[in-house]
Amino acid sequence: MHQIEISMNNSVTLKDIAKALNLSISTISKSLNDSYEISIDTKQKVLEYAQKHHYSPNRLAKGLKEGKSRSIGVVVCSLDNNVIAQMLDGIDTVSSDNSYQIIIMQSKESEKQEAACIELLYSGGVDGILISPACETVDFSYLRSLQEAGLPIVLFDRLSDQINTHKVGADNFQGAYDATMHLIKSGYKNIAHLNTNTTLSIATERLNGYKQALKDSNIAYRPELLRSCDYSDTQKLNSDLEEAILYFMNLSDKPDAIFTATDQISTRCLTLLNKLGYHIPDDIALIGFTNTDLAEALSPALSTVHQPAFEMGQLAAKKLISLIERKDQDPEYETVMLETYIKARASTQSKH
Amino acid sequence: MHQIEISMNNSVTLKDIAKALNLSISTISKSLNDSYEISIDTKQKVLEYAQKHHYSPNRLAKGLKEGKSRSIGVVVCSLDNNVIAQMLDGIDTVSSDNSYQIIIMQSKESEKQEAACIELLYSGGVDGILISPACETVDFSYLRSLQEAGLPIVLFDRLSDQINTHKVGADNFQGAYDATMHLIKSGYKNIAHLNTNTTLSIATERLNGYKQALKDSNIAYRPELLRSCDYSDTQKLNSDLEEAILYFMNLSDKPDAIFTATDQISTRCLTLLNKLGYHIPDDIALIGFTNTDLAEALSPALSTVHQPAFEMGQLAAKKLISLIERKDQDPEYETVMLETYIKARASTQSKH
DNA sequence: AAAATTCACGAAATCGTTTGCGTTTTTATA
DNA sequence: TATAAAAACGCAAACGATTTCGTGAATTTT
Repeated sequence: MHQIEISMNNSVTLKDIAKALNLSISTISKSLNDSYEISIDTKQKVLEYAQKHHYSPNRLAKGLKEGKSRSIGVVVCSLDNNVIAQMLDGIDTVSSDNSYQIIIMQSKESEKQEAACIELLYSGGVDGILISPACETVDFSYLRSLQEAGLPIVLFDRLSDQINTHKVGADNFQGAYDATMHLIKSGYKNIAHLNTNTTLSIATERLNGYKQALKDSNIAYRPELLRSCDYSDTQKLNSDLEEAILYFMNLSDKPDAIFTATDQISTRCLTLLNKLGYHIPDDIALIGFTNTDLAEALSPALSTVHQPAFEMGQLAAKKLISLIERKDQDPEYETVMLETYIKARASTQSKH
Repeated sequence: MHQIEISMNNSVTLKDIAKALNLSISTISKSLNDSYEISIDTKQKVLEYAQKHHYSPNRLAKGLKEGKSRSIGVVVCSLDNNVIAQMLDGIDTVSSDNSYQIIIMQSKESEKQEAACIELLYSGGVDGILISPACETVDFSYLRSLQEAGLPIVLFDRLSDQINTHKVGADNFQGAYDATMHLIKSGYKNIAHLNTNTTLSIATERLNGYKQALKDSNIAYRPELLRSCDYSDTQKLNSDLEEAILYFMNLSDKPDAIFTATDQISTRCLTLLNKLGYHIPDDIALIGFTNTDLAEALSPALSTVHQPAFEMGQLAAKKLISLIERKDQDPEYETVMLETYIKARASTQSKH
C-alpha cells in the first residue's frame, strides 16, 4: 500500500521538501521558481519530488510576502438574481483566466452590511474590489478612503458620481429611451413608468430615458404616471407594486402601457397584472428591463430591454485587473456604458 | 485638512501602531485581543488609535499563523443558474454569519476544470470545500486524497457514492415519484421522462422515482419514453431536447405527458413545445424540476417540483463549518435529503 | 523593612514564502 | 600556477500577526 505522505492537518511545504532532499529552503524555492542560480540537476530532483508529493505553494504565505493575494472582492446586493448571476459569471471568467480568485459577498441592499463586506474584503487582503452598490448606499466616503489608500476599485452595473474610478454599466438611458420609443411607435400613448426609489444612477438614467422619449415624441410627461417601489425588501416591493398598478388602473385617464425599470419589477409586474385579471397587451402593454431567458415563454411573451450582463462583468473585471496590475500608469478613469437590446414580443404588440 | 495616514500601498499594521504609540508590537496585539496582561489605560489608547486609523488585521498573516483562513471554497458547475444561485445564497448566509468568506469557482461541467478549481482552492488555504460535482466527473480520487489529507469536504445538490462525507441534497427520488404520481392522478398514462446523461445520483434517483411511481400504479415502464440530453453544453442540450420531443411526438403510441428532470430541461422544454405548436396540457402535459419564480407566469403556468435550494445551501455550509471546527470529534458522516414540493399548475391540469 | 506576588510590558519564535547577499566549490582566464 | 570569474547553494531578513516566556517595577504580604 501507498502511504499518505502529507501531514494530517496540512500540505507539503518547502521545508518538508528541503528536509527530504537535504537541501535548503531557499534552494527549493528557487528551483520551483526556475531560478538561474540553481543547477539543472537539482531543479529536476526538486520538481520531481514536488510533483510526486503534490506540493503547491501556500497562497497565504505567498500573498503575505508579496503583498498581493491574487484575489478580487466582489460585492453585490444579492446572489439570487438573474442579471447579477450573469455578471458574476462574466467576472469569474475573466478572473479565472488571469488566475485571480473571486470572493463574493452580499450586501442585501443594506449600506451597513455593504460596509462590513468591504471592510472584510480589505482586511482579507484582496487586490481590488468590484462593487455594485446597495440601493441604500448614499455615502461613498469609506470606499473613497480605501481607494485613496491605494486599493483599486471598479463600479459595475449600479454606478455613482461620488467616486472617481472605472465604471462599467449598461446604457440605461438609451435602453429606457428605446423601450419607451418602442411603445410609442407601437401606438401606445399613455405610458406609465415603474421604477425604484433609489438614488443610484441606474434609476435616474432610466427615468430620464423615459422622459426624453416622451419629449421627443411630443407627449407630455404626466407625474401621476410615475411610481416607484421600495427595493430594499421583497415583501415591500410586491405590495408597492400592486398598489402602484391599482393606482394606475384607477386613474381616470389610465395608462395603456407600462415600462418597468428593473428585472424584479418587470417579471413581478407581469405576474400581478395577470393575477389582477388584466389582459396584456389589450388592457395594458408591458415592456421592462430583465434578462430572463424565459421572456419568450411567459404569458404573454414579454418584451424586454436586455442588458449585456455577462459582458459587463467581463469588462469590469478586466478594468479592475488592469488597475491592479497597473498596466497603465496613472490611469484615466473611464465610464463605459454597454449597449442594451430591445426584444419586442407579444406584450407590446402594435395597437390595431 | 485631514491627511490620509495610511501608507500608499497598504493598510495600518501592528508595527505602525506600535511605532506611533511607542509600544511593542506584542502589546498592541494583546491590547486588541483584549488580553488580561495589558492595562486598561494602554488598551484604550491602542483601541482608540486603531479605530481612528481603521486598523484591521491582515487576514493573510492571521491565516498563515493560525493555519486557518476562515474561508470556504465553493465549486459549482455554473453561476448563471437559478437553483444554484439560491444555493449559493444559502451558503453565503451561513458562512457570513460564522465569519467565513466564500470563494466561488465554476467547473463549467468539466472534470478537468473542476480539478483545477479544487487544486487552486486547496493551495489557497481554504478551510474546507463545498462541492456540487460537474456532470462529467467520474473520478473522485483527487477529492478523496485531499480529504484524507485532512481537508473537510461536503457534497451538495449533486451527490456521489464515491466519497464518504457529509452530503446534502434534495429528496430527488421522492420529488420524481410525486411528480409522476401527480401526472398519473391527473389522468395521464403515457408519461415520458426527459433526464440528463450524467452518472450523478441526481439523475438516477429521479429516474428511479419515476419508475417506482409507474410500478406502484401498474403502468408498464416503456424504455422508448425515456430520453436523455447532454448536459455539458447548452447548444447540445437544446438540440438533444428538440430531437427528443420530436421523437416522442412521432411515436405511434405517443406520450400524453412529460416529466422533466432538471431546471434547464424543464423550462426549455416548455419553450420548445410552445414553439413546435403543441398545446399544453391538451396535447401534452408537462411537469418538471425547477425553482424559477416565473413558473406561475409562464404560458401555461408550469407545474413544478421545487427544491429547497436555499436551505440546502444553508445546511451544507453548516455541515462543513461543523467539520472545520470539529464540533464533533470523529464525525459520523450523514446524507441529508431535503424535501421537495410539488406545485401543481395549469400545465398538468386534470384530463377531463 | 524584607520577601513574595502581581502587574504591565517587551523580546523572540513561529507560520510558509521570497530574495538579496554571502560562501564555497568549480571552471576559465591570464 | 596563481587568479579571476562563474556556478551552485545556504543564511537570514522580511511580510503581519499570535503567543510563550522572561523581566523589571509596583504592589502586597509577613
